[in-house]
Parts: sequence; structure tokens; C-alpha cells
Amino acid sequence: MAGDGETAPRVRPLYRGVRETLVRRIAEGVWQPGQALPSEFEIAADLGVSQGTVRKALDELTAERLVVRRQGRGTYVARHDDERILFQFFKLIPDSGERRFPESRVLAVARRAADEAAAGRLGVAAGAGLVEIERVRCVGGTAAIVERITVADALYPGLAERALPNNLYELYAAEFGVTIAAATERLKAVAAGPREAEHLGLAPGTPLLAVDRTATAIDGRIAEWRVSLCRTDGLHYLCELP
Amino acid sequence: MAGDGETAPRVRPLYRGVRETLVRRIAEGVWQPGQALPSEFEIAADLGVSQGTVRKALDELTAERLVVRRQGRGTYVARHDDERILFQFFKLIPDSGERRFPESRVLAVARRAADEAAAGRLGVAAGAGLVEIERVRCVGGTAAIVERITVADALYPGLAERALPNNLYELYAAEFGVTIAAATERLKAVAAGPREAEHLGLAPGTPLLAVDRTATAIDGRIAEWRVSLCRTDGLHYLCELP
DNA sequence: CAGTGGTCTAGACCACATG
DNA sequence: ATGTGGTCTAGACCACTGT
Repeated sequence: MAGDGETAPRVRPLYRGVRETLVRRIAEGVWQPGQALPSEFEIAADLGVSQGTVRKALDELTAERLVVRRQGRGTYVARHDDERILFQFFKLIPDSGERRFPESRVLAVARRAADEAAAGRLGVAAGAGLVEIERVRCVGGTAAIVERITVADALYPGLAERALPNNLYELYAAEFGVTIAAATERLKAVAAGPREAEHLGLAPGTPLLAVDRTATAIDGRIAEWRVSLCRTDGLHYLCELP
Repeated sequence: MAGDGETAPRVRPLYRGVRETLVRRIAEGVWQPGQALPSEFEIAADLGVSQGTVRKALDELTAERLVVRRQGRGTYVARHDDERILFQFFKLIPDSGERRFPESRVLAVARRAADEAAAGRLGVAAGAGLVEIERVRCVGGTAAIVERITVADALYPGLAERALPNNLYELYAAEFGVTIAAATERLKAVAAGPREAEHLGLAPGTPLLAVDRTATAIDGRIAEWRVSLCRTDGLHYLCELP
């Protein structure tokens, strides 16, 4: 059943619509991170399509790391646990040895109004309220990263007054319903200024890797702007070109 | 803790075998880059599986960019034309403006025996014959990259005596049957030495982005080792985290 | 028009996890 | 035993491309 012929003109495949519906429900929190979605057949019956069409939509969501499927168990909304962050968003790896989740020490949290640069990066109006977080991160016991994180106040009300955990993306998802889905990083090599040099215990002028990231939530909004200055002695940034 | 790596499935899906067969035939040159594969039904009949199974295998090859499918036309072996190289393998982008394919000027071509470092990177025995290419690349008219390319002599017989085009991967594929399928890049920030500084017209000590790439052919062999030193004023390295 | 890939459906069976 | 996702098949129709 599920007549496919005489309905309205279909420019978009059916499974794309199913995918959008599922994404919307996840974004709205109908199914929370870590919870199971209904089975393929239940979703299919609910939406009036066949199970194969639901599977195709779920295959896409799996590829986008939005859900995790386990044979015999079910389909679960992906969580921003440390391991996922480590593999999807943290690309700075020790030259030899395992990836490790970096420790963080917050230097400062401040609220300010968006200037042109920040407004452009975050997709907000100039003058909008921002929160800026500065912190130092350690990999394997040595200070390796100095970073500044900038977010729109409106997305995370009260963030500036909170205690900030190591894994911010988990906080965004759990407390503010903002699920980071993807990011774009732009890298440059720069010379350490006196401030970075002091925090990292390096001579000023030492080459650092500057990573400029904008992160996007599953609803498409820009959810964070982050600039990280990283030492790369004993560490490197890993990028796979598939 | 530490979710252990999942072992290989006990039974290999049929479409995986179809995929391997197709990859093997492409690697052997049964179908040349740019040429069309047989239709899904022909492949299915040939291999004794259903068309849906062939489709699943071809979907994977499409995702890996090994083939290109065009509705109504057919399925084609992907070519290493400039555009594909530009988007898949060249990540250094002008800060504002279009991606452009860089011009190359070869500085030197030399043959030497593999030391420990090169042997480890290329997966050959120490002492094996190598070819080393050094060149300068220009993006938008200004010298931006100094790079050294190292390959095993055995894979590309006579390479050192050839004229070297801008797009080496196309040469590898067309003349030596080596199709680059993927690469891993490791990035560090380093200070320009006197040699790089001169070629790029910069002061020694200027921070440069060091990109250390190993490229893998579709048969899994390591096909190239390349170290590129890049200026990042007006340029940046773009990395999407999906 | 015929041939191609793209979508959608329906049903069967398998592998895995849980009770 | 039951329910889940994973694989495989078979067939139908649609959309696009070329002749």
C-alpha cells in the first residue's frame, strides 16, 4: 500500500522526508540522547511507508553519526560521550600512543556584545550577547592548547554562571538541547604570542597550530565558534582524506 | 572501559564480496578510469546475485569515490581529473575566494635508497629504490608550498626520467596503473628553515604548516609519501568534521 | 523509444540480544 | 521465545539520458 503514484509531485525521495521527520523529532527532544527509537516497523507504520524506506533514512542518520544502531538491540540517539567527542571532534593526537581526552582548566568566562567578526562567525546580529570562555587544555600532563570559545548567549541562557565541564558538547546537549552535529575547521600556522607562550611554557614566537572551528547543531544553526592554539611538538593534527 | 574494537563479522555479507570483485577488476584495469561499468543487471547476472545486492556494493564504491554514477547514463570508474584532486586531496584554500589548482615547478628529481624512516612510511624494505621529487607550488601566483614527494621505484618504473605534470595522481593512474584512493595527513606547525624561507620569499623562522601525507592505492598498498611545507598567510587548511 | 540508475515495496531468512 | 537490526531477493515504477 502506501500509494506512491497519484500524490503530489515528488521531487524529493520519500526516505528524505522520513529522515527529516526523524531529525526533527530528535532535535525537539522527543527521543533523548541515549534513548532508543521505535523499531523500523513501528516507524514505518507510524509514517505510512515501508520498512525498507525507514531503513534507508536510518542508514543516512547512521552515516551522519546522529544515531547508533546495534543488531538485536535497537536504534539509539547518539550521545556526546567522551569517546565520540574524542574520535569525531578532537583531532590532536600524540605522535606515538593513544588518543587521550584532554583535561581543561578554565581561565576566564566573560559576557560581551558581539563585534562584527564574532557576529559573522556565529550568524547573530552585531551587538548580540555573547559568552566567551578561555581555557587551557592538557594532553598527557603537559599544557598543549590555549583556546577561546565564543557562543551566543541566547542559545545557552545562564551558561556564564555555570561550572564548566571538560566536555562542553555534552553540556550543550543535556542542559540546553543543542546537539552539535558537525564542524568546520580552518588551520593556520602562527607564532605564539607572549600570552600563549606563558600558558604553554614555550618561548614567544614558537610556531603553533591555530584551529578555527565553527560547530553546527543538527537543526543547522551555528552553535559555537572556537579558536584553539596548539603546540605540535609531540602532537599532531590528524586528518583522513577518504 | 575502552570499548574494544569490534571484530570482523562472522559471515561476510554477499555485497562485500561483490564489492571486492569489482574493486579487483578496477585495480586490474578491466575497466579503465572514465569508462563505464556494465549495468547493475549485467553485473548481477555475471556474479549470480540479485540487482539489489550489486546496487549495495556500488553504493559503497560511490561513497568511497571509486566510481561515479549518473542516472540514465551508467556507472563510470572515477578519474583523477584536476577537479577531483582539488576537492578530495587539496585542502589548502585561499582565505577568501575560490579553490584553485596550484601550479608546480620541479626543483629536483633524485633516486636514492630507502633509509629507515622512508622505508617505514612507504612499507618497503630498507635499501629499496626510491624516487624523490622536490617542487614548489604556487597558489594564485605566489609561491605557497615547498614539498618533497617520495615513492618506491618499483611501483613507478622510469618515473625519475619522465617529465612530471602538475597532477601526479593522474600520471600514476594513467601510466602506472596505480590509483590513489585515500590519504592520511598529519599536520604540525614548524618554523621555516633557510631553504623554505628562500623558496617562499619569507623570513627564516616564519611559522609554516607541515603536512605529512601517506597516500594509499585502491589495492591497499602505500603509494606515496609527501611532506608539504605551506605558508598560511592568506591561505588555510580546510577540514570538515562530519 | 530503449536502457540506465533511483526509489519503493513486500517478504524471507539470518545474526544478535534479551528475558 | 521474542524482538531487534542486517542481508538478500524479486518486482514494480519513476526519472533521466541518449537514439
